[in-house]
Amino acid sequence: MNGMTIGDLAKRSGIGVESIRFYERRGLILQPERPDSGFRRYTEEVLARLQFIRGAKDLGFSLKEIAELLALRRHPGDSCHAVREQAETKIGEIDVKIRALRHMRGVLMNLVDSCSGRGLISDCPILDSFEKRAGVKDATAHNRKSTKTKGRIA
Amino acid sequence: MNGMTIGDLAKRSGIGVESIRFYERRGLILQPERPDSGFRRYTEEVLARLQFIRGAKDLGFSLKEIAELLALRRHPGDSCHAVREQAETKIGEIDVKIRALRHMRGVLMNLVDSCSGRGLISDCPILDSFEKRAGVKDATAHNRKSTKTKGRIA
DNA sequence: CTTGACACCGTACCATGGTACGGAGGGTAT
DNA sequence: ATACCCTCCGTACCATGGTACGGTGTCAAG
Repeated sequence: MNGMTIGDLAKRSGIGVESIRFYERRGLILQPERPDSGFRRYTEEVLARLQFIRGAKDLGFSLKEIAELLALRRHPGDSCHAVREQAETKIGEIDVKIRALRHMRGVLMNLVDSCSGRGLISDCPILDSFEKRAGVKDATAHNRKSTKTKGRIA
Repeated sequence: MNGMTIGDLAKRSGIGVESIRFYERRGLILQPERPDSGFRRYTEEVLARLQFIRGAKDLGFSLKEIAELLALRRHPGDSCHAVREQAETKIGEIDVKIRALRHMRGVLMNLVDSCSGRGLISDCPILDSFEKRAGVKDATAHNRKSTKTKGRIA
């Protein structure tokens, strides 16, 4: 009567029943009430939570990170301070990701621009640019013996 | 004499020996020559390739995708067309990721702005905003029985 | 010519994020 | 009341992306 079954929740959230129980085991969603026969009964809040989880997951957060985010609201009466710090940390992480993606995007755009789609692969700058980009951080640039770069690309 | 050993390559690329051999098994780097005693000998190209792999991996490409990207240049004399399409597809994927991350970032910024760091969690808008955002795509919004949203958040 | 560092290989193991399976029981519609 | 579907649970299995182990072989310096 009150609340959805796990199946309903699965349908409405677009997340599989097994995954929902998996999230429960992982502590991402709390243990629901089980009135009658031991069947889980969910409220709308859980649906929202699942949608949040899905969104965060799409954004590249691991389940562990999502659990941490969710855990932040479990201290009512506590100061917002921790939440805020966590959020700021996450913003930093997001910025790093965005920068990296923008860089990659730029590299790919250059590629597309310079590659008409009609040239030969041998003229295609894709790999050069990738390697140049990657080459930015050459971990330990010592030890550079005169191993002369032979022209074999295979 | 000519080329690096796998250990040198590992040091210079910042990628573990085991991982390099793993990539070899996965076809991300080609089988190197093994002159003397069966020891792998690498050229600078392979170093560049590893750096490319690492860069792409950091940007969220799976090894499979990286292999596909790398495979594109294995058809010299072929048209650039496939490379270009692949690149365009990747750009689209990257755009989606960036947009989602920007959205998440905005949500977190709002949170940080509105949460002074001194309030109570119960007043903290973090979860509200998260759930609102997530609520955008309610997979199958049918079947909405009058399950009335009780105020329990815990 | 010994010794120590490195390389070889196969296999096993790890975490993450699920998905599938099987057998038992509950819930509901006809 | 008898299907038939849903739920339960534990366990096993999967792919990905590695990391570790152990026994053996090789190379190069002292």
